[in-house]
Amino acid sequence: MNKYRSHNCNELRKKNVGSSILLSGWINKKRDHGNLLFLDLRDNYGITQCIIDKGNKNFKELEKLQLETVIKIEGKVVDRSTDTINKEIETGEIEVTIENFIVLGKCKELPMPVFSDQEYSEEIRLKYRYLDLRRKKIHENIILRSKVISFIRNEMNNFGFLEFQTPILTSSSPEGARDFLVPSRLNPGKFYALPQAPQQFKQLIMVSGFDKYFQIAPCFRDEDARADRSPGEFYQLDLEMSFVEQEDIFKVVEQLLVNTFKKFSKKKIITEKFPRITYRDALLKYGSDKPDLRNPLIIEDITETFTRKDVSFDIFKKLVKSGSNVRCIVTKNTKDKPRSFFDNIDRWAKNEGASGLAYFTIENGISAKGPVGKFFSKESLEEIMKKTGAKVGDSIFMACSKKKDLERITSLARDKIAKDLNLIDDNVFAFCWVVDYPMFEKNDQTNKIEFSHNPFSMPQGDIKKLNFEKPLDMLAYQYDIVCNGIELSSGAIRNHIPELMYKLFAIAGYDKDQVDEKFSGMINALSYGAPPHGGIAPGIDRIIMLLANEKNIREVTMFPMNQNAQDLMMNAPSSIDEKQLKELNLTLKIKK
RNA sequence: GGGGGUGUAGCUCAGUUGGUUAGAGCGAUCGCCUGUCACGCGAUAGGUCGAGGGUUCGAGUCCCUUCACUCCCGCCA
Repeated sequence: MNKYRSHNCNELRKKNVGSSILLSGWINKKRDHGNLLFLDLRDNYGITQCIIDKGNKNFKELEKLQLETVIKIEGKVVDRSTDTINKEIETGEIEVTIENFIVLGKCKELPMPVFSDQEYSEEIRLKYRYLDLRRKKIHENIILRSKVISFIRNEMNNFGFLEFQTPILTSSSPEGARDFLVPSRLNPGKFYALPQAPQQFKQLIMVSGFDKYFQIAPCFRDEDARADRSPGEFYQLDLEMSFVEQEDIFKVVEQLLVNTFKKFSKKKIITEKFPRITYRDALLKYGSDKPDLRNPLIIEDITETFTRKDVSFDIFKKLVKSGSNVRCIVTKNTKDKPRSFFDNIDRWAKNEGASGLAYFTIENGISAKGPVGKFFSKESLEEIMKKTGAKVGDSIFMACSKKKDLERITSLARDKIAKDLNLIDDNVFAFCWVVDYPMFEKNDQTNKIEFSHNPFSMPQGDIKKLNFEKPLDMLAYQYDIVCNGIELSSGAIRNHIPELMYKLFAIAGYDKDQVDEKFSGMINALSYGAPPHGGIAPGIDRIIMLLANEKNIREVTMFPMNQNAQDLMMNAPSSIDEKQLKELNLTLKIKK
């Protein structure tokens, strides 16, 4: 028999009554009655109530032990009388009378209580992460994470994918995020970069003829953190397939995600075949390329109406003349909402930096009630109703601005209004594909044309007939998955044709030599017989967040860094010895 | 780089209009308690009010600077 335990702390039941057992674990809680002591022993699996009274020679010593001390107990399983059964724990029908015990791991006074529902500052949680991780909620989140990853691995194997590792020390690439760099000792003055994603490697795996690849891949990007974005590192389910079209990727990923979300959450998936929304439509109808489809509100463009003579809303009309658009959100049957409901939203919009949201409610006989209602004729209202599907009793919120700004404010307003009207069902998952991303976009500041997403994406249409004169009209086989307004992954069918790649890079301002230099491995490989291929990379951390119903990525990450990319437990990053710097041929020049 | 929030005992927090000796719960220590499961009761210890400067007869409270944590913008396959 194992010298530490015969059972774990979630194992003993009525059928064990009478047997002598060994349990090991942490002292979760003591209830000391002076001559009788209840002690909850906890391990990864659960809690068992143990009991000792002053008749036992160990009583005094045990009574004094700190919570979170690790002990081993020798004892006997006994029945609990009906009125003392604890239905909250699975071992609640029995308890263990302690006959003997030893301390396996002493515990100092705790910097934070482990057994408590209190919330603690991130700082203390991260510094003592090993204590924090003992707590129920986060302990379960991390176990969930393990199970989800294991399930996904298994599914991918069943789908016929092969798992490969790709290098962690690789080369810096010019596109995308800031790289983490590692100085090379053997190559003075040169640096490795940690991969932002195994993008080029997975394509090279396809060129190597492996057909279907996946990896639970660590990705490193030196960018600032957000609640849903770890600084430094995160994980993707990276996958790539050869001889596929967009549809083939969609099929695999939809099946994988549906299986995973069904297995690990009780929430309903609204549409198991994910609806597809073009990038253009997403920006128009939702104001965002990551629409939350749980929210039924739709944004409509009603700019036309503001060119009518019988509309006298001059502020908007003037703006429209100078190139602004008007977009609106219709709320159904809100005629009886109090004035404060409307004013709140208007005030909120002004707070968000918009000029406010104009609104009116459509009344019987087709007239508009509200501060700006008088500016609209019956006919103009009928036009708006036809365009937006609004009915009598509905209200219309309008914003007028230049396109980018308008998308931003209408998107925020869509969220805000839905929240105020309680329209979002929190018990569902609403997935969608966002498709038809533009290949290029114009940088507002520099006025230069840049790749809008991945430079290795394949443009849509007949390759021979592509119009390189109008790059901004070019669409790519580039797609994102969005769930409940959270961007889960993005992927693309790749461009496997070197000549085409040179042309596209030329549009983004890279000449052939630059492409050859920066992407030598890739471009070379593609010229030795490359299969058409494509893939995608769902974010593991965000999938777990959705499944665990957490808003912060640190709640599903075992040892996260704080917002300033510091590990408070391990003291990383840290200074290094002069000797190490010397070996790496580095000198420090720190700005003050 | 910019904006918001927070910072008071080991932990979670309260602290009124600027006014006497800065409080509570949990935890710790000590004592009492044989059926609790957030056990109960009593006592004790524990404070650079994040730091620095200023205004004031007087600052936890007002002002300035600064630091830490966090949320957001920028940034981000």
